[in-house]
This record gives sequence, structure tokens and C-alpha cells, in this order.
Amino acid sequence: MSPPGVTIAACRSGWWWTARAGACSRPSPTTARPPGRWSGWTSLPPRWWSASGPSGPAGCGRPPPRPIRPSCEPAPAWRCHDLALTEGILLAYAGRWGEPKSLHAAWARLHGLPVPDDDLPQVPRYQPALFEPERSGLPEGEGLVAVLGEVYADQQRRLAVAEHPERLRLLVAAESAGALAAVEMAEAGLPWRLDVHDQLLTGLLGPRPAPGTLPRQLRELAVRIGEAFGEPVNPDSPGQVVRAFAAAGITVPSTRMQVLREVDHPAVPLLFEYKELSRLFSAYGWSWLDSWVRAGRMRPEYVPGGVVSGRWATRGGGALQIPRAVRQAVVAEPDWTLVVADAGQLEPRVLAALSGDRGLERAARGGDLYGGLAAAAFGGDRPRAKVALLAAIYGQTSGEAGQLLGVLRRRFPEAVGYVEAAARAGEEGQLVRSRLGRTCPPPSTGWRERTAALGRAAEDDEEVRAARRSARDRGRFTRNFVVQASAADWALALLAALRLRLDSSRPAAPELVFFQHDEVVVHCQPADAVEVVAAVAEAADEARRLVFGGTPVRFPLDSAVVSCYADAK
DNA sequence: AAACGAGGCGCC
DNA sequence: AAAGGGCGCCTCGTTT
Repeated sequence: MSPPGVTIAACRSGWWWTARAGACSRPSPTTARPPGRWSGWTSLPPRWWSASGPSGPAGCGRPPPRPIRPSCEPAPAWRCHDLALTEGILLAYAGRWGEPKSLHAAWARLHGLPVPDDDLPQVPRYQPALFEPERSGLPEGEGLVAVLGEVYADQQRRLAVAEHPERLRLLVAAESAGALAAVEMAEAGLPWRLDVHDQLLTGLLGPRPAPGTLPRQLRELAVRIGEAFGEPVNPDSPGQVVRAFAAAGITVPSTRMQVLREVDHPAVPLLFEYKELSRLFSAYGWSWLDSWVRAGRMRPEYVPGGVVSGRWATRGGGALQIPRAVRQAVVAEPDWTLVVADAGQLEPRVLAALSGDRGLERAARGGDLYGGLAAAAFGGDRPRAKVALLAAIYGQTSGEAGQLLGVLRRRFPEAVGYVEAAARAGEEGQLVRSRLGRTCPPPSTGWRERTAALGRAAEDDEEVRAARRSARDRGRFTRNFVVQASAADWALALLAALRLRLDSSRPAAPELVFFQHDEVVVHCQPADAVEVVAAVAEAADEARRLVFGGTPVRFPLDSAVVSCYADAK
């Protein structure tokens, strides 16, 4: 029996989860879709719920095809509820970080029974079918739907007693809708031109090498590096490189690019070139293509909620770290196009909205926040304004940034005060939350033991210095957390609002193909591009209104209609 | 042989 | 005076 007012929603992507439970270590390519699994209804994991329509799979009882839903269609709540992700949000909210959050764990906690671990190795990570439990452990005769209903009702009770129930409910809705979008996006895949990628690699590295060997260009660079040092050196070994520099009479603390940039030695430019190409080859080279690109699409494994701040992570493929050069290979299919939209200066705008600082809000009303900031307080010096604001958000205090932060504090006391309060809370071991209530992890017991030294005698010994360092580290983390996690709140709301506007029931409908923290890519027919651009802008404004209420801060999007991702910026 | 941490880079 | 947040993934070099 379903909870009152709750119906099951399904989407066509369910097969993907089915594949996960089997032998596949990553999403199957479209061509390898398991036969008989393509029913949508039976293969969807039971974590997804719909609180009110749409009451069936895509295409059922929908209005006539339109690329974009009418903007007047109300979308106050997103119609799914992911029990496990919600459990994680609620546990974190209560300071109970890391406790198992699976359906069974939540149910067992509710009944005071032994709580199963989230990561039992021998069981599938996801439920194999809609009404099958994800793993054994439910008592005999206990219907899964009844269990779902119980846990759902319990979560609703816990949401209701939060400090801002409406915000936390919105977070849960956005998180759940995001999880749905993640599966759809993984199913769709990012259009990827194998031939373009191969040409890029061949042009920079030489022909594809035999397995286990380096491409020609890397081999030659390694030889030239050895010649520059007068002895063979493995450029991949920081230890060898440091020793080689020492032999040449140059002492370097490490082989970081920032360090080597200051070094005058013929090997340095060669090392830079080697590092760049080596990374391209090893992380995004031919074997990456073999693993992640099939049938013209790159299919990452998104992990919604994979980052403590609420950002997504990916499992394998490095889909959220694709180097700019490689984006040349992301090309729309023939007679299609890409709409690439990214939120400019998102985190500073989020800080303006969070803090309600009048001055920063004023700067954030325009299209160029840093420009506005520079005009207001930095004599028009935009780079300095940017450094100052980023220092506030990231907790940088050294060098010029520290000085500029002082200027910022005098002119924008509420904005700087907001992040500094979060930093103090973190240093004291307290929890901080995003706008919608996403909560940072509590400090470890080791941290508490280390920082306990601060309460005792203030001798400036090693123990006290270590304690101060630990406290400051956590302060920087919580300072950044409130901004980064609130930006993730907004981005998730944007994604959910946009997904609702894209009508996937129509043939050749626009498809969401990529989401990266503050950026979305929609693959669509050129005739739909204008509407898609408008839909993203509407979604961004809806996210602003939902997450930040009546803030005057704008969240403008830089949108581009391009055939190649690399042309977007 | 496999597991791990460190050093390092690139994405946001 | 002052070590900028989050992640994934590569390689090396050591430990198990």
C-alpha cells in the first residue's frame, strides 16, 4: 500500500540501474541494452517516488508534443523522493554523519533493529527491480511497499521538525529530482566524436602506441629531458626529477609547476610539455576512449550527493574533469546542436544572496559582479576585486589577498562576516549548513582530541601549533562549505526546474546530456535551441526564487548555441 | 600481487 | 605572520 497521495513514477532509464546490479561495471552502451529489461516500470529502483503526477512513464497521457513545457506550468515541487538520498540528508542534518542510509538501514533504525551496513560487498548496490528489496534483511511477510511507506512517513516527520522545514523539503525534492536526471543523463550520454578525439590525440602525441608503451611524442620528450639533465630521468618520478635538479645545482622543494616556473633550466619547458601531454595520454587517451565512449556517446556514472557539499561526483571516467582541449570531441550529432549554459560568478553571487549584504547585492545585480565590486571598492581594479572575493570564499589570508580581504571587510562587512562566522563555527567544531539545510560533517574524534589542546595552557609548543592548524583547516572548510553547498542547492534546483521544462515524450526532444556543478549542456534540434536557452534562463530564475526568496541578486547564464562544446567559451 | 599514501594535475 | 575550498585520477614507491 502506497503512502497517501504517493504514486510510483518511472522513467525509461531504469534498465541502466538493472545493468549496474549485474556484471556490468559501468553503464552498458545503448547497443548492448539487455533485452526484456526495457519496460521502465519493472526495472526502476524503488527509491523513486512521485508525490503527484506525472502518473506514468514518459509519454503516457501527455499533451501534444512540444519541445519545451509551457513556462506557466506550475512546478512548485518536484515529483520524486529518493529515500536513501533523503536519509543521508536527514542524518547529516542531525549530525549523524556516515550512518547507513539505505532503505533497509532506515527501516531497521526506525524499528530499533540491527542496522545493516551500506556497503556489504556481496550484495548489489541497487535494487534489481521496482518491488524487490535491495538486499535481504526485511522480515518475512513485510511487504516492501509497506516498508517504503513507513520510512517515507518517518522522513516526512523528521523534515517537518527541521528549523526551516520548507527549505529542507525543497532540498530533498531537488536532490531526488537530480538523481532522476542523473540516470537520464547517463542513459543519454554526452555526444562524443571518437574520430575527432583520436585526431586530437594523434596530432599531439603521435600514433596510438602498443599497449604498455608510450606514444612517440612522450618518448622523445623523455629523451630530451634526459639530455637536458645529462642523465636519464623518468619525468613521472618527482623524486628523480628533484635529484636531477640537485645534481645540476638547483634545489627545489618539489616538482610542482608553480615551483618549476621560477627555475631557469632547459629541462623546465620540456617537463611542462611532458606533464601536459602525459596527462592527456594517461587520463583521457585511447584507453579512456575504449572504456567510456560507445556508439557516439560518453556515458559517465554520476553519483548524486557524492560530494559532501552536495555537488555530484562521478565514478570512473573523470567526466567532471574533462580538460578543455578534449572538449573538441564533444560535437552535436548531425542536424542537432548543443546549448551550453553556465552560471557566471556563481559562488560570489551565492554569497551575496546568503549574506544579504547590501553592497554586494548591488554589485550582484549586474552581469559582472567583479566589475561592480571593483567600481564600488577597488578603484575599478577588477582583478584585485576578484582576488579579494575569492580569498573571502576560500579562506586565503596570505600575501596580497589578505590585504585585499581587509578592504572587502570594511566595505562589505555582512558578506565577509557571513563566511567568517562560518569559519569560526567550524574552528569550534560546530556544524554549518547550506541555505537549504545541507549539513557539513562533524569533526573527527582525532580532530577533537588535537584541538582540545587549545583549551589548555596556551604554550606555543608543537602540540598547540598543530591544534591551531587543525582548527584553521576546518574553519576554511566550513567557510567554503556554506557557499559551495548553497551554490550546489541552487544548481540542483536549476537542474530540476530545467528537467521539468524539457518534454522528453516528444520525438527528437531536447535531451539533457551534461551537468557540471554550475553548467548544463542540452542536446537539441536547432529549431528548439532558442526555446531551450529560454528554458534554462527561466529555470535559473526559478531556482533563485525557490532557494533565495526575494533576493535582488541575479544569476545570469552565459548560454551558447554551438555544435562543439569547445566553442562555448 | 595488491593496497596504500603521497605528489601532482585539471575540472568546478 | 599567515598553507585557498571541493573532487577524480594518474604515477611512483613503499608496505602488506
